[in-house]
Amino acid sequence: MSTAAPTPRTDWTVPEKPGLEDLETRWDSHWEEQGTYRFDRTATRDGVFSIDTPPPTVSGSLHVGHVFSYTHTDTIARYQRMRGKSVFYPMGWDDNGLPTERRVQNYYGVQCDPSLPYDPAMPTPTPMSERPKEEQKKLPVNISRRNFIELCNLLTTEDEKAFEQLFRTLGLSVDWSRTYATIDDHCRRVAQRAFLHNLDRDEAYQAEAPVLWDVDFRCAVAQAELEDREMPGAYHRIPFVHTGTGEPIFIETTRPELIAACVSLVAHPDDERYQPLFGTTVRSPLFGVEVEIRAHELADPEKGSGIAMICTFGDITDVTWWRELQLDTRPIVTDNGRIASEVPEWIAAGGPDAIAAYEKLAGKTVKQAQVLIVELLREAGALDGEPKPITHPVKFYEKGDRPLEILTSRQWYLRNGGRDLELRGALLERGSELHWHPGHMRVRYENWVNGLNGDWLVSRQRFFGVSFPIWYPLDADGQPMHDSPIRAEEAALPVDPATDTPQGYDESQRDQPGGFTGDPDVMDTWATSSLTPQIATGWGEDPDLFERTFPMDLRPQAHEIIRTWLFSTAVRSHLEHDSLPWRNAGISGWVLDPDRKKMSKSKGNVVTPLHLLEQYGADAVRYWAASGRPGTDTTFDEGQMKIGRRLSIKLLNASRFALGLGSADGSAVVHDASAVTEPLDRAMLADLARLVDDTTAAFDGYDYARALERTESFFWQFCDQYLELVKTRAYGSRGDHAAASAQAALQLALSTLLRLFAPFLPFVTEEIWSWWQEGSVHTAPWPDASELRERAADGDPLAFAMGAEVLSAARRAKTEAKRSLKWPVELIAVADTGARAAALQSVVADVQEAANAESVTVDLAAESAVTVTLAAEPDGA
RNA sequence: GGGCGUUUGGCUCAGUUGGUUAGAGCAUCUCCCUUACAAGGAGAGGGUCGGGGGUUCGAAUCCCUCAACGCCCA
Repeated sequence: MSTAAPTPRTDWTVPEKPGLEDLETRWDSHWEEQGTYRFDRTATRDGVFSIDTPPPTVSGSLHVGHVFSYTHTDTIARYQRMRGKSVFYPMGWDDNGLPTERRVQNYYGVQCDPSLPYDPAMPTPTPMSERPKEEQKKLPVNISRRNFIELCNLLTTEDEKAFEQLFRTLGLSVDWSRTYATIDDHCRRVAQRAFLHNLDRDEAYQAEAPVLWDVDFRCAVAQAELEDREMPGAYHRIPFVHTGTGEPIFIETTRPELIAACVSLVAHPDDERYQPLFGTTVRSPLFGVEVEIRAHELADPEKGSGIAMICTFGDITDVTWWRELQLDTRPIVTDNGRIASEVPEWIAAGGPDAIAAYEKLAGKTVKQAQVLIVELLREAGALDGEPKPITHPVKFYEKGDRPLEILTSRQWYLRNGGRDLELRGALLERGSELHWHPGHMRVRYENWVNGLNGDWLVSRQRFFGVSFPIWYPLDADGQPMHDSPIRAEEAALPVDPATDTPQGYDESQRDQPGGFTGDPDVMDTWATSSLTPQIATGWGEDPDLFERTFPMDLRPQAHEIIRTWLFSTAVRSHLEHDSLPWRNAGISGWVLDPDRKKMSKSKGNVVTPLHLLEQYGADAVRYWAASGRPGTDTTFDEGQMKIGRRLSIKLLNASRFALGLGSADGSAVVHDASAVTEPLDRAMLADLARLVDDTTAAFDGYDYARALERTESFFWQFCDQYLELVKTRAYGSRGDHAAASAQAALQLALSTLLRLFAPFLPFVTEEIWSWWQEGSVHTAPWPDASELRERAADGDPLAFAMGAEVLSAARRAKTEAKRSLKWPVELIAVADTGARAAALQSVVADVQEAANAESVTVDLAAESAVTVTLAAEPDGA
């Protein structure tokens, strides 16, 4: 592929009144017709640049945060395309998960019941909003999982159209023929296939273990989905009675309602107060259950009385103690967040009083139980003083409203290095193989991997999502045999074990003793999202495409999901392909509101982008976005959009000038680049060559913002200084030869600048390009500095700088004298050092004309000085 | 409590390996309707680079320390 500047047409015309109106619609449909951004799949891997686009969540609407980060990616995509790469730039939609599930439930008044069979003839329900009032009060209709997913597809398709339209208006150079949705069959097939491979390699396993449980969602929650929230609580000082001495041992707890679940007391091994008691026992108040006093380093002598009650389970430290001290399991909280209604055996053993006390708590929520038990303790004289209010961090599911409980249950896990130092080391190594932009983001990855304390919990007790492609045989009592799961055939994927029948069985055997039952859980949404590279590149389904695009070149994403999305994707690829999923990670910052707070739906400070695109135009909005440094949080600033718009208008006008020169009738005069003979023109081109070097290096380092800043800064110099200096000569004041030099340089410079701006301002650059060039600027070659240097020949950037400096001095003199800029100058006397004086001398004729000066003298001196003498009166005044 | 990042004129930001009077744009003020551009142009004023200490001939730029803010994790 040639990298020389494309040859202009010879029949160009320049619009009389160029404008920015309607560019988006016009060029978007043109690009679509021309297939400008189609992936060329004849390209081999080294000629491809592939992008693992983040699939936005399809619920609600896009906001400026999307516009911001997706623009960053697009500038890189456009740069790589101009560098001759076949850019693989698909778009995904994340319509998997709770938000979609809830929307479909409310919109259609339905509820998923996975036990129901699929009804292929089910009519689409009338949306709730279109139903009569009295009908809206009816209970939701239960439908099968497959029918439910079909409704999800139906509803999200509409949202996806709106998203695509907005992204098109923004000018993303996505190949819109390549989209995927995370609930579609393809994605579910990939997720299930990857899971089966993990299972075959023993990377996926099930275990009965304590899990953090959201009692409202009735669902297990993974480490990555946790957050701490500061919550009010109170320390309750409660005596346990020592079985030997009869003395009270005071513990302090924030969760007195769990006394019935107490399995031990614990103190620090070095704590002299309690050392004599280790190995002896106490009885719990109210229930009289005998528990042992144990020693463990995690007990904090400074906290409360220094001795703590271990329950199964009150918090995650209890889990550690329970595991390391091999304690009994005595759960009393059930999956709905209430105290179990049946009296547990260890309580029943305590006699009628214990049973009576427990029965008062049974069936209550933990919150109600706490109030009750405080009363009971007080009545029994087992509460020392009043509870002391404190504020402490409590674990929540990030989308949940009530504190998490800890329950034991059977779940699927995926190995991620959380319990395996060797795997952890390998994943850390992957992190250092990856090129991070900016580099310091790697540390977040490393911190996360080093802080893992368990494998990845991937099963969720939800209805909607990708099912595990697994059934279990039932024994003669109808109990599932979890140790011998029946895996689905790969060719049959995707499957829904709730309605599909495993091979070797008949549907009539479902849930019958000796028959089979489907795994009831679905996968964590990250289990699908972590496979976006495999989904996009056709892993396992289109080996030819996979070969050309994987591992991908770039994963663009935001920094707060390094621990989730980026890490989990690295895990899946490491396990499946023994490689990184991509070579580069481009991490975008956030958009902050003017108070420097992150824009988020929950804060209500979100700005939607549609009106911005209408008001300022896509190029201007992109200009603002591309000004945000990689990885840096950026303040939302409409002022930047105004500047972007001004820049676009300036481009139109400067182009109109440059291309309108040289002929009276407006038709084109194409100059051979060898026509560039004047020192000023050569100096400008030499300067431009440096700019091309700079911006190319910046883009190669994924620093689009730097590339934009450099280009913009050059462009304003170009307009304010160069155009003014050559204007009269370009019109022909010093003959055809000198004019041709200017015109040729202007054409080459404009061609170069349009291509440098194209990744940022795709619409206005394409518009101008279409005036005088063949094809699209977006598939034109990226500018070549060596070509410019060749044309610049002996050009010295200093000559351009000197010309600009002296012209500025003349302008300053006129402005300070309150004269117009065309006011004549009698004399400009310049004194300067050797090299600077010589550089100026070479362009002195251009300076003289631009300043409208009678004469310009250049003398050698040790110090620079410019003296401007204005004419007394303008000619003809 | 740990990690990462940020702190430059009224506002939003540049400042690449330490080096000439710290740069833009917006805003402010002054001037100019000059045939690419009045949704424009030319110019001016305004900061000593969060505080303190150190290294150096020389630091916004390197080191130490403190502070504020943001994010992530305990």
